[in-house]
Amino acid sequence: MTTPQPPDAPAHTEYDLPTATALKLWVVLSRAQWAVEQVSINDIERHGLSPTEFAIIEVLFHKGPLLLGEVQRKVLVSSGGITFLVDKLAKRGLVERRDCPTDRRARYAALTPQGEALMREIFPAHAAAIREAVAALPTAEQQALIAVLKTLGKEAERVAAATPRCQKAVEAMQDAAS
Amino acid sequence: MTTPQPPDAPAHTEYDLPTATALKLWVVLSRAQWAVEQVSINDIERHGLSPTEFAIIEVLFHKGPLLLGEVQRKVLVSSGGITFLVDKLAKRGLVERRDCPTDRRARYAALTPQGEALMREIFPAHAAAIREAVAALPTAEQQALIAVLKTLGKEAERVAAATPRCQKAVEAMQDAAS
DNA sequence: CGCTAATATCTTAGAAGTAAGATATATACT
DNA sequence: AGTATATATCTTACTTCTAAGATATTAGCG
Repeated sequence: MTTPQPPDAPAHTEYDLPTATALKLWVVLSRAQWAVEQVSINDIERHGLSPTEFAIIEVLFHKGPLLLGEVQRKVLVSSGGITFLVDKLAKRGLVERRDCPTDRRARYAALTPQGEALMREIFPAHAAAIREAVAALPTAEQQALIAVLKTLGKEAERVAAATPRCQKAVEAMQDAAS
Repeated sequence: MTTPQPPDAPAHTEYDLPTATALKLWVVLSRAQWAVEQVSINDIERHGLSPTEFAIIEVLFHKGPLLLGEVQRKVLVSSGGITFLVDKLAKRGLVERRDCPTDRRARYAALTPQGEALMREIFPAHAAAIREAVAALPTAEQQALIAVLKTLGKEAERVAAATPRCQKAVEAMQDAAS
């Protein structure tokens, strides 16, 4: 009954134009983001920092002290992640926690003088690396792209938020097996 | 000597236009990619699959059986990661390994009939979710965006490849601290 | 005031992925 | 054939991050 499985059998699935375009856009968007991220990582890891650690000290560098929850939302990481990462940066002496005078639950993350000094030293080269990574487009086209991606991202965030995180479940599917 | 640290002190860093634009583009690109990814994840995890697991079965669904190394390059994961993920998918009965007749080092990953059936069942809804996520732009604009992002990504990949992964090192920086 | 709910961070267990090297096979050159 | 090198996958130990819930505090309401 089982046909003898030809060595490779792609042959499915053609999609209508809007669907095919959307799928392709998703792939290309991911690839482009990934490629720029590699450039960013290459620069960052020279300093022994992970991308997320760098994101934290960068946001503190540019915005000043922030509540941990604010940092969390900026760098898109879980609450446990923020605790872990700020701990690590604190051990290196780059970041410190400060109590919030008006809310004793809350705490600020802030760069130490060493953290400030480090960012002043390494950020210009980092910015140059990013500039080089996106240099395929002249600045004017980059600005146009920014506008388009903002539109895209905003709507996608709306759609994502509208779909409340479904219950993990459906382990029912985990039978097959071994 | 130390100025008494005003509660928040952003006040740095203005950059020239090309640099500021490149940095902003990097942020907006990441956010847009992230937002679409959330939509994708929301759909995928209803089926108890992680995004990477889904990426694997999707590529096998659309391309047919592939060598593990080929899958690895498509889904951008380490060799250890592929082994781990294909193991998990095999335990669920969605994917199987097949020996390569011409090279006994190599092995194929291929969808099982169950894996095929699952993808036929769930992929259309997934494609619809992606289409909705990027629906802020009409199809024609999406096609234009695809072209621009391809240009961007290609150059960024070139830049990334040109910067050979620097030695991790520079732990020299890990003194400060505790 | 006392109760309930919301908020902000931290803790814990474990999932998901990486890097480095081990193993096995293939390829090229002498 | 024999040796060195390259390739393809797998193993191991570890890093990074998440989810769920614990703890502490604040805020709203009767």
